Amino acid sequence: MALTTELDRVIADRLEQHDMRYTSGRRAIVAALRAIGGPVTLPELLTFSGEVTQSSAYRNLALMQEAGVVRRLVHGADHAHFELAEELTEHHHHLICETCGTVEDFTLDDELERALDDAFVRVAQATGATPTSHLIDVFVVCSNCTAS
Amino acid sequence: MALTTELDRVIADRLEQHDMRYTSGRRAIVAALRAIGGPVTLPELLTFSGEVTQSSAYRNLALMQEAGVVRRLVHGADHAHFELAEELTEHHHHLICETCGTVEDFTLDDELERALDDAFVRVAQATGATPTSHLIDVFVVCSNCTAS
DNA sequence: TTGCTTGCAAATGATTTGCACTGCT
DNA sequence: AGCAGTGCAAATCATTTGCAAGCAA
Repeated sequence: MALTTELDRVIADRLEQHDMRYTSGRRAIVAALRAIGGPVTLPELLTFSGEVTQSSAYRNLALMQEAGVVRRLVHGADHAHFELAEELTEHHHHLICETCGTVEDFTLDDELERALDDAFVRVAQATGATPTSHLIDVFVVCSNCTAS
Repeated sequence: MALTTELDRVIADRLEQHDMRYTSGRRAIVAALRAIGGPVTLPELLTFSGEVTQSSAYRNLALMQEAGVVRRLVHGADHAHFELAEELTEHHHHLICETCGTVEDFTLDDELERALDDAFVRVAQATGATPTSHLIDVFVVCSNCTAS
């Protein structure tokens, strides 16, 4: 199967570095994550991509997370959400509806983001820890749920 | 049983508003959360407070969360973490060790926190949503885990 | 007594895993 | 051939829930 896009190439590389093949099942998952464009639950992913099996989806998402291709988000809701790793897309944060559990992306302007990073490094180092990444969740009641 | 501290009084009030009693089991949970001072998993809580039963602990933590007394934190780790609600303590964020799952609190200075709040309100309203709260997680490798 | 609480044991449900099979390489 | 990947069904395990008994107002 041909590598169609630049993103596919990058992903194929990362997987190779972890001795993983970029199989059609994995392509299907990536394609779905890309098409949907935001964090998705596993059931949503399966619905979108009929060809994918539940256990393989879980397995491949876990492996691809290990390879830095996928990110798993856990909130209070029943299902975890999955999205493409930030390095493959763009650093962003999440708007989470407390009522329906839907997750949307948003970004902060660079200046604020830099100020945060500085603060995080300072805080982490004060405890002797090394910061690796951060996550900002803003909880909301979305327009859908406000209505009802 | 007498109300010993100001915090107990506030908690008793909140529970009453939700038609809940501030029973000894609930006191034990609150006492443990207070004594430990940071986010705790349920097994940790049970170990600390031998008198508490698993199912009652889960039930009471859920109810107290509903009443705004407890906050539940969910990360990738096996167990959720529980802590006293921010309104009873202080607005803060979390430093999470990617390796061992330990969670520690930290705070940001007011100016930065205000800038963030403004940004969040702006972002949320752009989608028609109403922001209610936010959560900042900084992932680290803690000094313990760096060592090993 | 009425109804919130509790403890125990059983149920739930998302996620993981064992195993035999398929298909790259 | 050799080994990663897949699908199915069964196992896990944190968390939830049903139910009968306890206790406060």
